[in-house]
Amino acid sequence: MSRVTIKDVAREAGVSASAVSRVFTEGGSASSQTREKVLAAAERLGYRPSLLARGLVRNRTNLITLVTGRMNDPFDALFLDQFSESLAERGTHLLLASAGPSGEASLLQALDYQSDAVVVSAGTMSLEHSELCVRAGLPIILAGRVMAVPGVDCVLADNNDGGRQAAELLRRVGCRRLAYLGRGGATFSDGERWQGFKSAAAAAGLTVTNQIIEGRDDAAAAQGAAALLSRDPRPDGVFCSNDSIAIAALETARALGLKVPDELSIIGFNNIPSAARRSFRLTTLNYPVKRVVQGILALLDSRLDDPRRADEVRRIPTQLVVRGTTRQHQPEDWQALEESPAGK
Amino acid sequence: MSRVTIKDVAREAGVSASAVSRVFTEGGSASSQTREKVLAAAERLGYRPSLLARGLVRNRTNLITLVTGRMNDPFDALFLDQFSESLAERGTHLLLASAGPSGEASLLQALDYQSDAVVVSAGTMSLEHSELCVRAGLPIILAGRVMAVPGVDCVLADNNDGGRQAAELLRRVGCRRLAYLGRGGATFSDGERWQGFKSAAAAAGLTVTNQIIEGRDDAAAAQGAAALLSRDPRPDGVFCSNDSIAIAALETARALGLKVPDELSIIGFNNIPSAARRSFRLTTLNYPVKRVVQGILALLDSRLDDPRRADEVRRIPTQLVVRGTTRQHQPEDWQALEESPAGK
DNA sequence: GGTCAATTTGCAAACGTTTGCATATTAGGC
DNA sequence: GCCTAATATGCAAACGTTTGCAAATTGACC
Repeated sequence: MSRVTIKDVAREAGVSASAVSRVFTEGGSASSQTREKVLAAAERLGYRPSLLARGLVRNRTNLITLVTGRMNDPFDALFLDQFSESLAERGTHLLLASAGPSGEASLLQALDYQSDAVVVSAGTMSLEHSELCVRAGLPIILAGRVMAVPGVDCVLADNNDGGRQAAELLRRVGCRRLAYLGRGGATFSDGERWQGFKSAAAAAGLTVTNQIIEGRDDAAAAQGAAALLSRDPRPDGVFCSNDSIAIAALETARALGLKVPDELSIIGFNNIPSAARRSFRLTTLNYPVKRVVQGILALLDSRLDDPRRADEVRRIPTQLVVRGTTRQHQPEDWQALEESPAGK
Repeated sequence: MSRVTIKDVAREAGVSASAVSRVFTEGGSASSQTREKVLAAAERLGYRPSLLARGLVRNRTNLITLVTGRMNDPFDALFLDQFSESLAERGTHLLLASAGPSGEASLLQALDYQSDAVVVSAGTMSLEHSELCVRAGLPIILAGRVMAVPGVDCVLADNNDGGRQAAELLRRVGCRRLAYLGRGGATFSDGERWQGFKSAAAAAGLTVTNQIIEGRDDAAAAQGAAALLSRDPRPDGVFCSNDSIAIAALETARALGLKVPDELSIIGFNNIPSAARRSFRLTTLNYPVKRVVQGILALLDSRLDDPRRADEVRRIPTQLVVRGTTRQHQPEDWQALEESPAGK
């Protein structure tokens, strides 16, 4: 009925509570004899140390709070999956704080449970709250965005270079009128991708326009795509803010009777699983989730090790994955991945 | 630097620690005067009660552990999203325990943190561990599966009826050779759907076969679909274990040059967002996530209220959503949803 | 103003751990 | 077998709360 505590084990094993504690903690010194007795007693009683009590006295809970958005994009699920698995491997646990309507609250809740760190992947985080966390000595890591507040580290895609790669590929396959289909900088990454794409296109002497999607669902994306494709002159190469949008664009193009990739090339971003589907075979930029997660964990460790170290921004490079939505025009040794598995 | 505690607030407000505590707990009695002083002091100092300490002394943490699988299906993300949001609304927090390679461990970790309850949506859970939880007085709720162990509640789709609805629709639109495409009972739901489908088909005097997919990824599903569609005689109506499989089947059928729905009707299960895509327009059974989550929370509350109440299995009915992968043959008043939003 | 009940308050003991310190044990080297 | 150093052990005080109990304050009513 009631929880079996360290004292129960101590009594059962005929030792003191401290002895039991030391057996159950990493560097604890205990003779092999007591260790044996204690472990046997614990086994017999089914003892498991209370992480609450432990967290209270050490100042370490082994909890990490993830503040995430509404998971509207498949990529979010990929990230969550990888993140939780990596945490499990190192024995850390994941406290999920969806930054929903009551978004602001979630960061604070991380404080209440004495999380060891907060990873914020949602778009929303007030400066005020982040400062509260930093002041409390709680490490913050931003995923997918940089924010110039002291004590905050960031991990995100090399969006500029991704945009450049996209523009470059479109140029190589003969597109001349480029367009970007995104949410008008509504997201940090969105803005960067557009910038990188635009600069590279301009540098190559190509025309480039920006079509802004109003709204965040599929229908909105399709509508934006339709607006873009009915322009005159019509673009012949479009780079989309992410794969979901790219797929919507692809579907819209087909519905309009446009041949992809002959009349229109499309490039996405993220390389979500659906992008590889037979029906789409979307050319896209692979954003390696695993490396993102590794980056986050590395920053985390180094921050816990030395809380006052300099802030760091880590950029994860993306790789072009050429599939069926871009023309197959590339001569010689244009290097790119084909069909790399999404997770790698 | 160091955490601001209840004592700091007490000193600042000129009252005892108990007074502060009572101000910050639900039914605490405190004069409006002290309440005011305490709140002011807390505000000034930036005090937030430690949920660890609180959890330790009450036996309630406001944490719920969700043991989930690898999130390989989009439906999992939908569920997680809805679940975390609903929890947030009621002020409960979500501890995520991915049942990965070290799957077994995750249930126990829920115990270690003194979760108030465990919701298991992963396929894997040993009887042994579940008994451990029940013995510890930790409520367990199974999502998507029933298991006859005392003290465990279950919420899942009315799979039998879903299978029946699918068979019924296929019959109505004139299909005669039915098939089920699933994972051969690898999942509890999978087994039930097949049973419901088979019985209904048999009752209607239709032939029905079961094609088993070996493996859990998209490629495996496509391969299974290919095997099914190359049978002789070829089925003209197939009900799939879930939407992901159904989409794979649809793509395979198209690749084989089959006209859908003219030569082949396809029905999925879950009504994931992609099912509504232009490229697929999949007829499917809507599985209302929101109601699932509500069911779980209801069972949870009643269990916390009375730990010894009788176990309950709650079935969530599914609704047919007719789109483009079934023939449009239905006469008169065949009632069904068209294009209902996935979440509802 | 006095009496009684209702409300508010503080004290101290829990909750289940870890850990510094002092003491007891062991092992090692002659 | 003795001395020293290393290692094991137990005691008690933390960690930040809540809560039963008793004392103190308040308010209502006559």
